[in-house]
Amino acid sequence: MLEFDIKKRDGLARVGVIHTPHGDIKTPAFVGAATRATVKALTMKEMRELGSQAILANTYHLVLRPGVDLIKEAGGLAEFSSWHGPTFTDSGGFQIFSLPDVKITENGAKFRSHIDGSKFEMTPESSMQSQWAIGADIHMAFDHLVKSESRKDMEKAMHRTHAWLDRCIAEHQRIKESIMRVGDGAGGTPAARRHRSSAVGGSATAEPAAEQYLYAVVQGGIFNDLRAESARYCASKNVDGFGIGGVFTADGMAEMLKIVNNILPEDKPRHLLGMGQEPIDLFDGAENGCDTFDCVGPTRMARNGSLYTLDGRINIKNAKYKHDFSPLMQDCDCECCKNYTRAYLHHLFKTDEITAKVLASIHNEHFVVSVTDKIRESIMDGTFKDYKKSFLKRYYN
RNA sequence: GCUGGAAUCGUCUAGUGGCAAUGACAAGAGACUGUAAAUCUCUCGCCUUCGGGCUUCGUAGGUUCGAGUCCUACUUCCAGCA
Repeated sequence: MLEFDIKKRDGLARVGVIHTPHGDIKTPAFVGAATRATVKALTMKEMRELGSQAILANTYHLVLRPGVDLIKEAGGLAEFSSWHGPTFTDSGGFQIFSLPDVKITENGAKFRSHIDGSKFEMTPESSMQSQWAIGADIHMAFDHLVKSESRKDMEKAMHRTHAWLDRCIAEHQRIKESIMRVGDGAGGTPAARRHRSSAVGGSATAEPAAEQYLYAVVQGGIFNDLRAESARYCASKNVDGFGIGGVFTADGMAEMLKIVNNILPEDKPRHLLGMGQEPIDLFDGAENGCDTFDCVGPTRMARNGSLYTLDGRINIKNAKYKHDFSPLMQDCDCECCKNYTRAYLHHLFKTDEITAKVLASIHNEHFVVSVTDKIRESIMDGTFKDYKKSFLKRYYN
């Protein structure tokens, strides 16, 4: 069972530590979205330096390229990417919902690769197998998302997600036992051992490959009674933690999380899937019992020139920043803000320099990571409510 | 000086009788939440009660119902010849 220590509680909010084979995650924590085993525009060194504690990669993308066997051969996601810290994988379920030609059956999802059109099928079992091959510390159950706001569709998808969860758990257990039986539990491939022994920080100990953990995913969309039903179902299962999925807007999110997290067992970590582009998501999420977050928003916005400041997001490409020689954000200790001006960033974006995206990504990722860090500290010292109020007031004017 | 050719939005460009005028870039702004995103959308002569109105294609005339498109002259630029 995944170890999760809770250090402090404040209502549903809590401060804790998730102990993964690749190191600890102090929660609440923002997890970097490393879809294709890289956080776009950033090196893992930069990710460490900006304070990131963990990354989340995507099974769908890694299955297509480079193939999960290659990642296994490299010694797993952390070693392959040179991250060497805690890792998550998303199941691939989210892509099912976003691809155009997808056939969902009870067995799984049939789809075509967005790269070359070749046919693929992903099932709860194959997603588990792929995630084990990728070797992240924490896996997500293969779930079914629907775009539709129809209750009937949502209910159907939720029940399918639950059925798939049972199969995920069974397959997860089967793989785990088979690894332990073969005695491969102490090291993985030679490449993996080699990397681990030379790894710097946190993860140098040889972690048993059999230590990989599974989160169930709560669905139910905008229907809070379905959310409650889904939470009860997931809570009844022998899993290591929970993902809360299918959230697409902050509207009603806090209330939904309150319902869900009051049902989920307190002693297991909860990951809010895909939310965190807006600072309020992090505050509402943490306040209502979520421990980790991941979101592509911060890095995507960074690449598109939309940058966080304590006074809200700004578009650095706007003409008004051409002569602005102040730092992007006062009181920010990221590499970007410590060394460069808005005018310089504006210039880099206008000339489409790669460095524009690098510096912007460093800042935006650091921003959400450090806001989440401060949320953790404020829960710890009992000042969360004040911090939330003053932050949001300033950020959203 | 002669002979050809060319002048269209900030730039390059389409356009050979029905045109406020094509495309690209530049410029201005917006979107982005488990990343098919280094992406996508909008604006880009002036005014507008968003129906439309007005003024435009080097300059000045002309032909025509109608001219960026045809004719004449001029101006400037390019190429070749002196």
